[in-house]
Amino acid sequence: MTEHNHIHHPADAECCEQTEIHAGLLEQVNAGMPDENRLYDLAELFKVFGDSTRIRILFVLFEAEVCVCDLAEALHMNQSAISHQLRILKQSKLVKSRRDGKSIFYSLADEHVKTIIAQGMEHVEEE
Amino acid sequence: MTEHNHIHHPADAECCEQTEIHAGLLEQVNAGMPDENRLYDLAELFKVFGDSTRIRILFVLFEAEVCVCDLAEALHMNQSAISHQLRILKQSKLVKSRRDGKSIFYSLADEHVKTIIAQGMEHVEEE
DNA sequence: ATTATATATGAACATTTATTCATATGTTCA
DNA sequence: TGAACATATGAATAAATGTTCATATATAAT
Repeated sequence: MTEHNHIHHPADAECCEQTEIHAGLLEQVNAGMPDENRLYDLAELFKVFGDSTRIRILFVLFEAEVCVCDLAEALHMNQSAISHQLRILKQSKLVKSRRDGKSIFYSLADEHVKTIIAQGMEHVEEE
Repeated sequence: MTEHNHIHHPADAECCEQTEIHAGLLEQVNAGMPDENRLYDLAELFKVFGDSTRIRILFVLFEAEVCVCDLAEALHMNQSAISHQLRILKQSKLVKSRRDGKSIFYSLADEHVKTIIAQGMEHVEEE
């Protein structure tokens, strides 16, 4: 319990110098760590959720499939801003689109969107 | 099915002019939309996940409670950068800390962290 | 064909953000 | 008390990001 679990290896000078060294821990950490590309993709995904305009777009899409101009109106933003954000949402496969005449209708791409937002909400709402 | 669910209301000119207007949809959308502060907090939370350094820190903390210098070493980054990111993680209550002598040990604050990252991973890994 | 409508996109600008450097704070040990 | 160590923090800088404006593309209607 006073065991500090330092992953420090002896030959390194720039880390703290406590004596408790867990030889296996660094390997354990590296084993559980996804590769660089996965980490990058994961961060990119959450970055998409990290903007309130995009979050609001997703909340609209929870209710219905809507076209761009409806989103612009619902969120009181201009068409171009919405369109740019929709592109980002689509690139990360959170949203899909279909054309119907002049309009293009957007909807949620899968259920992860709801789950992720729901979990985030739980965290934000607790305490 | 060719019903377009437009939330357009008639007195507005800057939206598309299709005739199918769902009077109730705009209200429905507004009803399901969290208030502005919640949306802001939610976006702020996901913003925290939206950086690969912080994601990597969290993955280390999945394995063990570690001190700052260990994180710096494990991630091959300098102490200051890690410390700045830990502050952000702590402010959003994803991480907690305790002092033990000269060192400060960080660990995950709750289970939402794992759930959220797991869901994100699922999304990123599918297809 | 021409015009109008709906959406997409490139460039520009302002803002935010991550990292580094220097230094401050706080703890331990001699 | 003073030196050494671990961490935190403010300022500066470079890079990334969201919105706007102007304009391009694509469909529909006359």
